[in-house]
Amino acid sequence: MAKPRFPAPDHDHQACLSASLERAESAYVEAGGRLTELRASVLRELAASHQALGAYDVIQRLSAAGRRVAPISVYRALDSLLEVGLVHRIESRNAFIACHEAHDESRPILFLVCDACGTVAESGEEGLNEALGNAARNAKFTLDDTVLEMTGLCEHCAGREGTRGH
Amino acid sequence: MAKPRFPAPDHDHQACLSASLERAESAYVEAGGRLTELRASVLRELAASHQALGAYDVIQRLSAAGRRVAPISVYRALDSLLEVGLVHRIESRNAFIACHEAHDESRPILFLVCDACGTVAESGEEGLNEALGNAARNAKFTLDDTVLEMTGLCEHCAGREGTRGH
DNA sequence: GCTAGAAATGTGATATTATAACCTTTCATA
DNA sequence: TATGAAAGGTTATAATATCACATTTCTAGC
Repeated sequence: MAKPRFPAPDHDHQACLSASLERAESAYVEAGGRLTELRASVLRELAASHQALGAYDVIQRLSAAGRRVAPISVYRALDSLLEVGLVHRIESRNAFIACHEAHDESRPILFLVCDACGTVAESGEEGLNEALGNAARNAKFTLDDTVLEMTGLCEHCAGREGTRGH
Repeated sequence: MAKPRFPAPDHDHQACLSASLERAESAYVEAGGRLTELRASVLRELAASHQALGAYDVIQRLSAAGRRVAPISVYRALDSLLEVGLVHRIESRNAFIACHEAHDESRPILFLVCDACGTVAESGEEGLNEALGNAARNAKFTLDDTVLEMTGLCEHCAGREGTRGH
């Protein structure tokens, strides 16, 4: 993950989706839980796009797909997927995205969120980790978790502002 | 703001509070709005500590101080204070803090949030800006806003975990 | 002073996000 | 094939945030 990249609007998304779901099974084996039908369904809805979805968006989509699920169930599934690292939470949106790549666990992830199309890219930018470490050290802060999010326009939307959704 | 610092539990908080409120009047003159009684009240509650408070915490405190205010009014006051830069929003907590120092507008602020006592420190760490700029450039991302938050334990709580509130 | 328009706030209702409490089902394993 | 732990269902509710519209307050210009 040297460079963060926004997927082109016309990329082969089926491949992304498959990759995400394939990783899921093994991630659960490694982490010690089970990729249940519910969790897989929730992940599928998230992985179906590169956009951040709210928990209630997921509920609506599952419902549209013929499956009624209570909020608490979706939140539980999301919690589990977050723990296993298959999903990320975008704090500034109260929303979730499927993780589309493996991460170096020791590094925080920077999310780039497009305000126009809602697409989220992940970055493992090098210098970032060091700068954050310095800040923590200077403040004598015992670091637990890090939230790094940027909002703006992705390369595909920058030229044609006002557009919604690729 | 070279080094972020967590205020000592026994620091002269009256001074912090006064400083914050003094800045407020001039900040509004500069920005072109008015520091109304409501906005000052909200700011006062936030500036009364270095902890992040939820909007409803503010409502409760104002109520305890004898002033009943509707949620929408507090949110409007908070929006105004945020615009003027007197208050910051901590996304990972859905909470707000009074800004206790002037910032270089061109740089994002890193917040260090103590999980034990809730105190928030602000940092303008140097390298950070560059790393974020690189990430944006690499992704061809047109940057608008940045959310940088770290959670963990402040120096005062690290030694005595489990403690709540200085 | 008086008044028109803009800015701020009040009022009441409601939308959105998230969790609590308790019960039932599913599944791996002994 | 019983058993206990993990997962999920059901119902209710908490916590966070906003909408729509009426009223008040402030400022500027007369």
